[in-house]
Order: sequence, then C-alpha cells, then structure tokens
Amino acid sequence: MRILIVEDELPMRTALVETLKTEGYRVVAAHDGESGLELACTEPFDLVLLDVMMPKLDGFAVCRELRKRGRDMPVLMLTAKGGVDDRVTGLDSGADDYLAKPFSLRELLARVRSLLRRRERYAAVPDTLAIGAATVDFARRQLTRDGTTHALSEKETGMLRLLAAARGAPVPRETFLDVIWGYHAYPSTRTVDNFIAALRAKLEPEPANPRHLLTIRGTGYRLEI
Amino acid sequence: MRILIVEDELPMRTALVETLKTEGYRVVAAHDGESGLELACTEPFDLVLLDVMMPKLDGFAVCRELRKRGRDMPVLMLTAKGGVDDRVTGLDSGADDYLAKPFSLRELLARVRSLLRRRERYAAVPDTLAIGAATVDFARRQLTRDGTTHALSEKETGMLRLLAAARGAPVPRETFLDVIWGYHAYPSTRTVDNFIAALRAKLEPEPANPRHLLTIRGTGYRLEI
DNA sequence: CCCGAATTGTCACCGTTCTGTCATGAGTAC
DNA sequence: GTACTCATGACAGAACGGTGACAATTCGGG
Repeated sequence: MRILIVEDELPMRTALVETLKTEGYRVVAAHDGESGLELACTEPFDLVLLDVMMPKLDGFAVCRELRKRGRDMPVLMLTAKGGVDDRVTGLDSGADDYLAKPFSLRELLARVRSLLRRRERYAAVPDTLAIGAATVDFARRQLTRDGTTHALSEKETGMLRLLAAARGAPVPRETFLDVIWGYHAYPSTRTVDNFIAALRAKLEPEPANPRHLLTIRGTGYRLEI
Repeated sequence: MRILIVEDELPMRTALVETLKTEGYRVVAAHDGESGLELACTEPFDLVLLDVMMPKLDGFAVCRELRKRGRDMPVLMLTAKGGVDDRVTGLDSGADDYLAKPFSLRELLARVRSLLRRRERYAAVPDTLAIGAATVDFARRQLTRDGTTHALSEKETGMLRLLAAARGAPVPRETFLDVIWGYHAYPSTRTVDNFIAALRAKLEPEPANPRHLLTIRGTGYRLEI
C-alpha cells in the first residue's frame, strides 16, 4: 500500500513517515501543497495524508484540486485546529476522514487502516457482472436486461458495486452510507431503500418479487447472482 | 517512447540524456534551437524537452514554430527563470508543461511520465471509425452520415479521438481539457458542452436524443459505437 | 389466531446541481 | 473584409438526490 504524506513541518513529517514505514506501508513525503498535489496526480497512491496548515497551497485546496482532477483515493486530513468549521471545510473539500492534532499514532494507524479497508473490497469488482438475465457494465455505468439498456446513476452504480463486492453477503444500510455517501453526509435510511427500488426496477424482471436484490430484514440487502 | 532534448548547455544536456536513457526512453539531443526544430519536424517524437534560454532561436520560438507546422507532440519547457511572466509566455507559445530550474530529476521524470500518459491512450485510434450510421475520418478530419459530409474542426476531431480511445468508458470533462486543450488554457466546462453539441449535430440523426454521444451526469461523456 | 410494533416499500414533492442552448465577441486565417 | 474557430456568461430545463408521509409486510407475543 502506497501512502503519500503532505506535511510542511519536518518533525511531524518524520514521525509520520517512520510510523507508517514501520507498519509496512510504502511511504512518499512532500513538504508543501504544490509538490504534494503534483505527486498525487502523477503517481499512484492508495491513501493521502494531508496537513491542513501549509503555506501557499493549504490542505483544503490540495484536496479540492485532487478531486477536480478525478483522483479518488481516500484523503485523511490532519489539522491543529479542532473547530467544527475546519471539519466541515475539510469534508466539503472532498476529504474522507479528519484527524485533529494532537492525535495518538495509534489512532492515526486505526484510521489509515479503516480507510484502506473501505476501498479494498470495493475496488476488487470486475468491469462487467452477470446477474441473472441482466448484465451490469460498471465502466459504462449501464445495465442491460432483455435487450433493454438502462443507464445507472452514480449512486446506483456505487451501490451495485458494493453489493457485488460483498459476494452475496448481506450489506447493512449503514455500510452503504459509509462507503457510497462517505464519512459525512448521512441521509436517512429511506434513501437507501429508494435506490434499491430503482435498482430492482432495472435489474429484476419482476421488481415486486425480487430474486436477486434481496431484503434481509433488520439488516440490509444482499445480492444473489 | 522517443524523446527529443533541445538544450545548449552540455552538462545539463548530458544529465538529461543519461537520466532519461536510464528510464528506458529512446533519447535524441539537439544543441540549439534550429537543429532541434529541424529534428522535431523531420523525425517522430513522443515528447520534446525544450530549454528556453538558447542563443538565436529560443525555446518559445521553437515551440511556436512547431505548433505552427502542426506538430502536436507534448512539449515540456525548461528554464532558469522562475517568474510568472516566463511561465505564461511558455504556455502561450504552446508548451504543455513548464519546469523551473533548478528541478529534481525525480520531478522531471514525474512530469515526463504524466505528459506521455496523457497522450498514450489517445494515439491508438484507427484512421477511420464507424459510429452508428456515421463514419469518421480522423486523418481528413471529416464525418460522413447519410451521404452528407461535415468538416470537423481541430478540437472536434480531438474530442472524438479521445472518446474513441476510451472505448465506451466515460471521459470526464477534466480529461478533455487536459488532453485536448493542454496543461494551461483551462476554458470553462461550458466550452466542452458546446463542442459536444456541435459533434452531436453532425453525428446524431436526432441530436436532442443522442444515441451515441451520451451524457454521464456528474462525470462527462461517453461514446457508444 | 390476532394484535401491535417495527421494519420496509412506495410515492409525491422539492431543492440543488448539472447540462443544453444561445447570443455574443475576441482572435485568427484566408 | 469575411469566414471560421473557439471561449464565455446567462439562462432555462432536466436529472438526481433526499425527505416525509403513508401503506404494506413481517414477526413476536399474548
């Protein structure tokens, strides 16, 4: 797992690099926002640790720019300020999690692991998947059944992806919200149901009698291929 | 991948040649602007490294002349001056990226990779392509449908090429801007939409109901052949 | 077997964001 | 000068995401 650290203060940078190396991650460090952004855009990383307080290009700006350029690796923000405002700005700019200094290295590692794990399952899904009589093309974001092709929205694609990644295991509603919606934005559980309904309409020959996208009462949903 | 280096100072030239050769690129070096321009026009290169400060024909002039003659390989400018002015002149003259001396070789390699990657996909498109009832001739820059032939502008051709290279996957607006417009010149996203509209008018029998050049909301566009 | 609580399905509605379109104008090549 | 290409901003319309109300279903306990 390759991790990029963007942090201007030397002592903190060193501490982060050493800690993460010890855990077996491959670590690259940048000392300001610009070089960090450059690195993040040109080399592949599985996670970015981003300090907020940096001269010139701060962490928020780097994160926004990253998202703008379509990089979707998880970003963990680090900041000295602990205010709510900062938190909101950070998550708004596209960060996935947020850690206020001072933090314990133990806590840092836990969050890093959590973010990496979140991606893992999700990433290992093939480009196309056959579900009953239907075929899902994740790359093209479309679903074909009986010769009819339905476009899938961003969230719909994400939910199907997550269900596929679970390989038939039930996926709790909370997991959908965590992974698809992200750390912030917590819509009601009704929202998840709505998307399930939309997916059933496209996927199931008989949406009222689902045979593939099944309800697990009290838990969530699971995908029967 | 063939790279042309145009640099008058011997030590720098040697360093660049050696570094890039070590990375496995095929490298040719020119020691002044005129011979560099000559080489760039007569032999095929995938990338040009261009020093700005050279006697007689400087980097800006070489780059402008290259573009004028229709060579569209990526150009990476190198200069000792780090001023904003220089940067603007460089990008205005048609360069794709800009690196101020002194720079680390690591950074140079990262930019080279980035520029080459940007082109990669783009190159592997056949000369003509059938899209539904239409036929695109990339070399002649024209599109024929129902016996009517439409001329395609430079940007229109580029966008179609990029869409074709994506093989049905969605192409983000950012990617269009990166690849077709280049590193600098960041027009608004409305510009991309306008070109899509123009392409639809020529490509689609029913431009209001596109069946080939599809919108992927929140992302960009994709080509359904 | 029936009742009631909890969970899920469905629907209409609304605000936000994104896209399509157009008029306009600068810049450039012919 | 004229035609063409490209860029911009305003605006309207559409798609998407999110919510709350209510109906339907499930399940456990009397």
